[in-house]
Amino acid sequence: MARRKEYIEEEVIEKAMNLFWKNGYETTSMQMLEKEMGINKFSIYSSFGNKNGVFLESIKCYTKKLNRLLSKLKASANGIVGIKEYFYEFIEFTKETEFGKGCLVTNTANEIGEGADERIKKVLTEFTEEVKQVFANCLRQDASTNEETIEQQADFLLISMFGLSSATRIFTKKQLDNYIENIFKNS
Amino acid sequence: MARRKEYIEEEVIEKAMNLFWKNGYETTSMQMLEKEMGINKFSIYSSFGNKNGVFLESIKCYTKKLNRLLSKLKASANGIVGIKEYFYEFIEFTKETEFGKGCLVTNTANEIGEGADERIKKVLTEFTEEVKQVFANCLRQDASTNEETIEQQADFLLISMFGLSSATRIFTKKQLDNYIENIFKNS
DNA sequence: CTTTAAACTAAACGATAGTTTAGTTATTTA
DNA sequence: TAAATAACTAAACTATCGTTTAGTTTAAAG
Repeated sequence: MARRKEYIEEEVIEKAMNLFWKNGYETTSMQMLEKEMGINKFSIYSSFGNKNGVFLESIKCYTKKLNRLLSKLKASANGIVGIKEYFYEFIEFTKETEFGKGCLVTNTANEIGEGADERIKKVLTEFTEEVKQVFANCLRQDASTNEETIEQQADFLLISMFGLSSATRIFTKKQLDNYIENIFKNS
Repeated sequence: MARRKEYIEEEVIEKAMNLFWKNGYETTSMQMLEKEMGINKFSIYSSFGNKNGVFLESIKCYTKKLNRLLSKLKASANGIVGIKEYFYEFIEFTKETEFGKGCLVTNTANEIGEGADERIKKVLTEFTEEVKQVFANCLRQDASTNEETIEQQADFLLISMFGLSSATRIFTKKQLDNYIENIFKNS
C-alpha cells in the first residue's frame, strides 16, 4: 500500500561486499558503506538490520560468486587436475577487482575473533567445509585411494588455499604460479 | 634531573603485543591497551608516540620472539629437515599463549591495506624476506640444486607458512601435522 | 481522489575512538 | 635543601563510531 524501494538489495550488497573485501570488516564504517552503496543509513538499517547484517549478506554474496568457480569444479571429472585448474582460476578471481585483497572468506577468517557474530562464523565454516568436500570428491575420481588418505589430502589442499589467499595479497603472479606448481608437483 | 619511569618499556610492550596478537590492530583500542599495559595513556603516548607506534614496537617485540626459533634454524645444518622441524616448532609457538590466534606477522599482513603505516609494512616485508633467506640457506645445505630452484622452493615454503599461520587459528593439531607432513612428503 | 503506510531525507543520539592538556607528584642534581 | 624537570593522574578534547528518530515524500489500494 505504499512506496517502493528505489534500490535493489542484491545490487547495493555487491557494492558493500567490494568495500568489505577491500578494507576488511573493522576498517569499513557505516559512512563509507552509505557512500559506496549509494543509499541512506536508514535504508541500510531497514534492509539489513545493522552493520553485521550488511557484512553477513556481503559474505553470502561473495560465496555465491566463488560458487560459480566451484560449480565448474564440481562438474569436472578431471580429478586432482581439476583442482589445480581451480587454484589457477582462484588467483585470477582474486584479481577480478583492481585491488589485490585476497579472498574475503579467508580475510574474514583471519580477522574475526571468538566474539564474532555466530551467523558469520557459521557461513565461513560451512563454506570452508563445502570446498573441502568438493576437493574430496575430485580426489575420489583418481586412482583408488582409501578414505583416510582422501580426507588428509583434502585438508592439505584446503589449508593450501588459505596460504594462496594470503599470498595473493603480497606475492607476484610468478610466485603464485610457482606455489601452485609445487603443490601439485607429484600429480 | 627528574623522576624516573615506573615501568619498563619492553615489559609493557610485551603486554601490548599479546593484546594485538589476540584481537588484531583495529579491534584493540587505546583503552584496552591502557588497562592491559597497566600504565596511563599519557605514558603510552610519551613512550611510543601514538597507537601506530605501540603497534610497531609490538610487532618488533613479536619478531624478536620468533627470531629465537629462527636462530635455531639458522644454526642447524639439517637442510630441509631442519625447516620441517621449524614448522612443527612454529605451531607450538602459536599455542604458547592460551588463545589460538595464529601468527601476529601473518595476521597483520592479512589485516592491513595500502594506506597502512609505512614503518609497519617495512617491518613485515623485511621479516618475511629474512625468513625466506633462512629457508634458502637451509635448502643449499642439501643435494646440489641450482639457485633458481632454491629460490622457488623457498618461496613455496614461505607461502606454506602463511597457510600454516592461518590454519593454526582454525584447524586441529592433527590437521596441522598432516599439512606439514604433506608439504615435506618428498624430502 | 483520498487514505495509508512504506521509503525517503537529514539530523541527532549516546558511546567510544585516538589524542592532548592542565595540574600534581616525585626525584635527581647542583 | 632547593630548584628544576620528567613522569604521573585525571579530565577534557574533537572526531567519528554504529544506531535511531522525527518529519517528508511517494505511490499503491480502497
